[in-house]
Amino acid sequence: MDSERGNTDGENADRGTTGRDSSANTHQSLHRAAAILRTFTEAEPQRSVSDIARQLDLHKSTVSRILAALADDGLVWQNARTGRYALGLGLVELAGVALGQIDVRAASMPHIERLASTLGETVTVAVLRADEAVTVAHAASPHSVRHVSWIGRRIPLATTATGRVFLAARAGTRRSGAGDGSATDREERMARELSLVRRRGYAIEIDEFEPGGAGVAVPIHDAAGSVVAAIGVHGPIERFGAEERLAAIPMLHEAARDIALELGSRKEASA
Amino acid sequence: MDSERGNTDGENADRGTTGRDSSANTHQSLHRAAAILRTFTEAEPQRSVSDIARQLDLHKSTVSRILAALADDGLVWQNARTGRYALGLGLVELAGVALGQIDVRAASMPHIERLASTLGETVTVAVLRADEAVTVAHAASPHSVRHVSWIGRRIPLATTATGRVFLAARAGTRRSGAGDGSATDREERMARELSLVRRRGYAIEIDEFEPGGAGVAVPIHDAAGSVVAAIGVHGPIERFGAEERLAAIPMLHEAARDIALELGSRKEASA
DNA sequence: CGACGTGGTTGCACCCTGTGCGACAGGAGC
DNA sequence: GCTCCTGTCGCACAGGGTGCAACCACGTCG
Repeated sequence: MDSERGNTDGENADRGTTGRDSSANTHQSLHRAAAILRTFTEAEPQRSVSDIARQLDLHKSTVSRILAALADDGLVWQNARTGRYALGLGLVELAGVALGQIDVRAASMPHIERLASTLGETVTVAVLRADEAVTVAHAASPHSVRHVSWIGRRIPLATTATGRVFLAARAGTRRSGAGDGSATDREERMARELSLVRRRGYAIEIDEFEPGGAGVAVPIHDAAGSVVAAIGVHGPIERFGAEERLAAIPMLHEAARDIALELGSRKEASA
Repeated sequence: MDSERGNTDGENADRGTTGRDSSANTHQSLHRAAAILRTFTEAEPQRSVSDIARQLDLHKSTVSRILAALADDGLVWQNARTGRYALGLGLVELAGVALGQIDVRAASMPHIERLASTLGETVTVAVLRADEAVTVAHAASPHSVRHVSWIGRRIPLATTATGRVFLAARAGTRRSGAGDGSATDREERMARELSLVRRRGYAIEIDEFEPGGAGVAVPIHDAAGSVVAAIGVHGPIERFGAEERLAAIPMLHEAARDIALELGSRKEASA
């Protein structure tokens, strides 16, 4: 019951990762708290202590105490009736400050609202973070009843138009064609797709990320020319078909250019 | 720029314990991490390690290490050029899940957007949390250029229409008139004001919270009749005067009633 | 009813982990 | 050169976090 029992974190065998795994074995309680917070998802927004403990392979008491501490700080709250926990409004407050930092968000707001009402579909702006994108602004169309997007939603890179905009940019900076010839068919197809995205300046997604959904996205550049965000339109295939998608592209490009100009002009402060 | 009273609750002279939290000596690192996160504000969204250390009366190295751990989890990120830290997108993701829990938010969205375009002013929905309210949904008017509100913004209770809606409801449940006669003039005036709010069903704010700003707010009730949220309209005094405010009230009431009905009908799931 | 299942919390002892201290590297200003 | 910032890192100590198990509350079933 020595260390092998203690940090049964399971997958911390990756200490070969470059450099910054420095905090692998430090601040264990903090990382556990963050992991606990991350177990709350849209699909399961209220979770029980035991459940989390099982998922993370931690002891019940550990999870209970960490959650109690987080509740003290308002980051989670406990349903008095069921004893289960949920994420708290303290996180919303902090996220408000975090979003205030994303200046592309403020610059985009008027444009995406105009686009949403013109196109009648949901328009979103996302930025890159590690190996996913995060929605930082969105405008729902009036007649799209259910909102399938929300601020803070995580967007996979490979299967979405928005994500591929980022992948294309990343591949572009990495001299994409430097392959060693061992690319699989899937990789090769993706590489060609990304090359196409780069040439045409937009990416399309049809029935991939969400069943029955389609979308188009274009990059937003900063003053230096690198892709800092992506703006996209999404809707159900039957309503947002090939014709509508093609019609949306020039409008997206125009909005992206306007946003970029606005970003360039307010280039200050955020050192 | 505002009084910002909630910031860090003042200075904690005694080191070690962070003062107000009940769990004094448990999970010190977690509470310190939360306190560090809370030092980031709209007014100062990027902060240096030394600065935070001074404010919280912690050692530089302690703050540095905690921030490094938080950065590993994506809750903060470090500006590589300046070395300063800012809140990260991980918080936005978590807040997205937290907001999904607030069902009054989803129920309000279509109504507040309609109201915002009809009234031409910003409409917000807020819920109560400890001794402040938090904005959980907002719709900006098309021609209100600068957005003075944002999701996650903290709203003081005493000096805003929205806040007084909550205070009135709280006082109502507490048998407000049970005073011992020692009320000051200020308290008495506030009590009368709240009583008025309760009778009329709305609260008004003029040039209090924000200079030159005015607003009206009404409560949103749940199935049990308790006030779960408030919906309000805000605008500059010269554009949103007495006439406009009075005209807005019935529309707010109607929206609040519709939202309440929707809440009642979707009463399930969140066991 | 009483024994069992579930769930969350708490006392206790151990020892790992977080911390204070100081030193270090890198800039900025003079 | 110097001084005064900044943020990070090594080290040693002890304080805080953890595992374990007992405990309490609640439902359910025999």
